[in-house]
Amino acid sequence: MRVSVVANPIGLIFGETFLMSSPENILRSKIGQLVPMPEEDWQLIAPFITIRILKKGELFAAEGKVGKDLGLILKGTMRHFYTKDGEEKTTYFYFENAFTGPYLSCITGQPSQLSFEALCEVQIIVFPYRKLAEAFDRSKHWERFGRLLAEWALKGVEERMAGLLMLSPEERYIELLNSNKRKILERIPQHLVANYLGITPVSLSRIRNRVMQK
Amino acid sequence: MRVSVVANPIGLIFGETFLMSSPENILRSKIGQLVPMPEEDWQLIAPFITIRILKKGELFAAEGKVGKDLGLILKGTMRHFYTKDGEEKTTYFYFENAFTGPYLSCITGQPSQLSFEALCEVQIIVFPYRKLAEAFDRSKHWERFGRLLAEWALKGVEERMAGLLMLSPEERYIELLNSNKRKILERIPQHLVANYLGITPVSLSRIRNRVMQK
DNA sequence: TCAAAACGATAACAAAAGATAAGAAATCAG
DNA sequence: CTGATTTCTTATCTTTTGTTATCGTTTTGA
Repeated sequence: MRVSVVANPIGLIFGETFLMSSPENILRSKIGQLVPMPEEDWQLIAPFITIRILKKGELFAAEGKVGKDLGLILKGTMRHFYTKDGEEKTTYFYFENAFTGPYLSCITGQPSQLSFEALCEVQIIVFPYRKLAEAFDRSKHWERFGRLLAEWALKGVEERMAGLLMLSPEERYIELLNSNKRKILERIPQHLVANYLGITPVSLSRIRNRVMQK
Repeated sequence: MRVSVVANPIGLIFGETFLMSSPENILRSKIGQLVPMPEEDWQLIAPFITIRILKKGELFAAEGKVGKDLGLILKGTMRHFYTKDGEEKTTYFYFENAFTGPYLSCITGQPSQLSFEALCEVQIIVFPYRKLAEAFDRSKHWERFGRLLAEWALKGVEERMAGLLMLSPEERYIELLNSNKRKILERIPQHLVANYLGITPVSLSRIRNRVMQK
């Protein structure tokens, strides 16, 4: 891995100079947050990393296809959605610095029930799951990364599900307001937020009204 | 591992003789379904396995405590529940042959928000998560088991959540009727099923009525 | 065995959510 | 700038759910 010291828009904040954050370094650093990753192991994935630019509305992965690639979002916002009775149901959003893609489909090898769509122009680091799976076999560090990633995802989904089972729609909205996911409310069209909360857009509008008056 | 050929209540079904299914073998075979586990690796956990009998109503793990043990149910049914406003909210059931226990708390090291309770007399194979975590460090097979376990759990929770977001309470009840989780309806008190579906017992009673008439 | 507790069905009412339609406000494309 | 589209609110009506309470029945435990 080449490491160069340059000024970049991020590095120059407050006049400091950082190690250059190339896409490769960003991904590596993100992964390094979970597990140490020696150079040799890193090279199992590094050669297969690419950068993709998605236009607004473009799909990163589509329903019915077996997942191939995962990604780390550098810039922009994405959503995933199910299709039911011809209607799209958005159940998750992805922001900068988040892993995204048809993880479950990659794991199971079954066609994805989810589609992944860019909500604006999105810049994303892409790597093939197949190579990750190979790395699981060849490197205990990658195997551990795989475990921690799954555990981390599990933790998130469990928390979300507890909210759906224990809280009313209004309570869920209030909790969203008070959470660090508040940015969902700021950047995302309301009918998608409604889907996320498991209610209709009209109902969300009413809830907002009720909550506002308190 | 000692393997003895004996007649046992399970082994004698249809007059055949199986390898004895000692608790240890049952656990090993269950784990072997996910990942091959050589004897040497197996011995990282085997010495720490115990059997526990839980009386009806007894807790296997309690809210507020950091998770220590996980288990595999040999016989009986368990539930896990949150406590909210002094009310218990049951959100999952465990049957024979299922892993159970405060998995998330074990992973995170945070106090569990969940309690695990025996719904009848329960026979359960218990092993300390601490030893499993040590095995992660020492054995790639165990590390892989950890990954697959987390992925498997993730898959289950994701499917459940999709149902909560996409289906109405009535649809969820009908889906439960038509699923292989139907046994939930047969063995479990109705107010707990209602919790599981994210509705009140009264509402479930009405839904049953509506659905019955169709 | 017997009293207490748990469980389930049902009724009545209030509160909330879904469906639909109409219209205001913001955004976007040409 | 303007017309079209998207987004959000509001209103009405219907359906569903929540809440509370009552009443048998079953289960439990002493």
